[in-house]
Amino acid sequence: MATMRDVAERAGVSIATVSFVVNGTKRVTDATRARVEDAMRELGFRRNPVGAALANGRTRIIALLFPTLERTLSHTAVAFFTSAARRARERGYDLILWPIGSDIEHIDVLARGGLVDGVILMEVKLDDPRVAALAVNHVPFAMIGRTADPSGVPYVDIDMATSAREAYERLAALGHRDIAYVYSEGVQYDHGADARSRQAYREAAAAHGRPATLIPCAEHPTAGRELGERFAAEHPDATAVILLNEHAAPGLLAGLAQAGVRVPQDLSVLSLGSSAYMASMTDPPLSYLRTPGPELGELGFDAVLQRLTAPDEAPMQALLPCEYVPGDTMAAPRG
Amino acid sequence: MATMRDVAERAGVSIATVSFVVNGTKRVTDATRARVEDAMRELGFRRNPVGAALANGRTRIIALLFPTLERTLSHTAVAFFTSAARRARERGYDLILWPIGSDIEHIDVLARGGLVDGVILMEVKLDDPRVAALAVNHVPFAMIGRTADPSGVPYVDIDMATSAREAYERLAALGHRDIAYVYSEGVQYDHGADARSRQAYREAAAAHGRPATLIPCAEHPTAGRELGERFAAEHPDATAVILLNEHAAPGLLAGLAQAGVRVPQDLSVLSLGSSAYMASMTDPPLSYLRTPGPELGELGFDAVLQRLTAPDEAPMQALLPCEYVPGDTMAAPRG
DNA sequence: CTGAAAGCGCTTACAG
DNA sequence: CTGAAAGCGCTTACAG
Repeated sequence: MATMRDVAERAGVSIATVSFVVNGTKRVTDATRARVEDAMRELGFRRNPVGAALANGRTRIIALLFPTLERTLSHTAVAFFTSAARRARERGYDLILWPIGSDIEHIDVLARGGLVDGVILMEVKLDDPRVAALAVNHVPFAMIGRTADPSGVPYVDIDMATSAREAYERLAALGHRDIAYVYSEGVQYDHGADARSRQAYREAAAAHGRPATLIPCAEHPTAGRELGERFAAEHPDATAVILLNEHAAPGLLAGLAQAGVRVPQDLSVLSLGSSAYMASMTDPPLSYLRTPGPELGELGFDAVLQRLTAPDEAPMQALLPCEYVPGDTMAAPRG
Repeated sequence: MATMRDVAERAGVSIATVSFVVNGTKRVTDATRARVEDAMRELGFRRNPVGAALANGRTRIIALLFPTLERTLSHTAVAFFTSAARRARERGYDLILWPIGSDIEHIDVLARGGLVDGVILMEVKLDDPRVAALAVNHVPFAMIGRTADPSGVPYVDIDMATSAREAYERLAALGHRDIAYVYSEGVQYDHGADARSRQAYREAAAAHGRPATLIPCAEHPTAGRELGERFAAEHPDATAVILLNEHAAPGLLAGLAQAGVRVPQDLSVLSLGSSAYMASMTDPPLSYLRTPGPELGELGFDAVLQRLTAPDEAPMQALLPCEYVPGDTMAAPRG
């Protein structure tokens, strides 16, 4: 483990000069640079990022916080991470996934200690204690999602209210009058996306003078299957379902088929916030409102990066729509 | 951002004493400890892990390397990570997911620089350059998976050869004679688990005096669906399929149904290396050989930890079997 | 039981 | 263009 001192000695220069060469941070004559580079190669030198971090307070590492231990990481959620990681790489940063939940103590040891330059929060709640903790400690961060009042805080989020309304209106336009809503059981009530779309569903139903039918379902295909099998018995009037639980989707359709409910002839299903991958997991393939996962991942990274490079600019605040992708699970209600 | 120096001043002690209190690393009188703890509380002190890491060479962070940018992170793969993270937490460590592939340069900057204490490799190839790079640099690591010759290197792996053989034998015992094998297209040919099970399939077929039928399929439900739809036409003799591509499974069954192939009456399907979650995504639910994901995640962490705490002990080398879980996709061949 | 001091591997004004 | 030196925030023998 050669250090800069070793390289400096071998090259006959000061360690400052080695640092300049390594980081390209100051002009160095070609001859000197060549000597230093030879020495580095001969010794197999690699800069120790911990030393660098302590000296200049930067690691070029951004952490994405996702509570994997509390919430299942869906394929769609993985897309956020992957696209953010790709963008980070393009910008010369590293993105890591840190599986911590709301353990604030833990969070700011990591973040404020300088191990990472910034943080991206996922699974943001309406009232999220992590936001205050990070802000107080001056840790640069951005949210993918947003709190109830995100003023002044950088975020990129899905416009769930609009999307939920769109889902309702699309089904209503086909002639559906009894539209139920299946959500993820076990998701905290104040989970941002969940709460907002539930609320929008309620309002849309009210606007149409219809009751709201909220049906919980665990985030697992087996739970979906069970729901599908008993659905017709429990909700005989419903002709359409808005689904905000992609883990349950394949099971739900299988269970419905099992119980003799034909999709879409007897029941339309519209998945709210899904991806091509998950939508094509079901039979028939789902009609869905596509989560702009890759876009949000990239923007999320850009949003933290902006905090680092241009802290005086107004924070990025972006709300992206879901895009409707037709599948084979929507039709007009029967006669 | 109060430092230890600040705390020491306020408490009227030396920073050494503060360090002893923070880390519980030396006996301190109750009175002194109380003064230090008060000062820490008043100043909102948190130990800076970068300073600590530079001084003692440890961060209590382990990185799991998974090439998310090159390979889709399946739900089953996420289970490895989650269980390793949970175990890490139990042991007072943090586990992070670092999405880097075979970029060796990158790897040892991170690992050897002391940012992390150790590394867990996933997606190990038969001849994997990362192994040599880490070994040369004395980075403690363990593999989940293994190279062609893993002697002396710590690993935990699935016994894919035995599992693939078991898959074949189970189908053969039901009376199947034409058993095809569907693998993940795009997975490098020397991916350990993939190569080993493919080879075992070939050998099992040969032992039964039957030809080997290897069918590639991309890791996506849509690819599975297309394969399902054309399967009967292209492989009219096959009465059973061993599947090592869980992304394609739901689509494959949907495509088969679409083409009028009944599972399991016309075709048996046995998924090799899957989880309850993925198996219940399909209709009907898959029969499968269960990947011991949670077990491997935990053991993988233990294997690196052992390198840190007992470097002189023989490295852990464990091979875990898959367990057969009956579903609804296996039956005797018709006629 | 507690403290003074060296050191971990870098970066970065400040001189020259 | 290059170097000497202070400093980033800790830990840890070594004394006392």
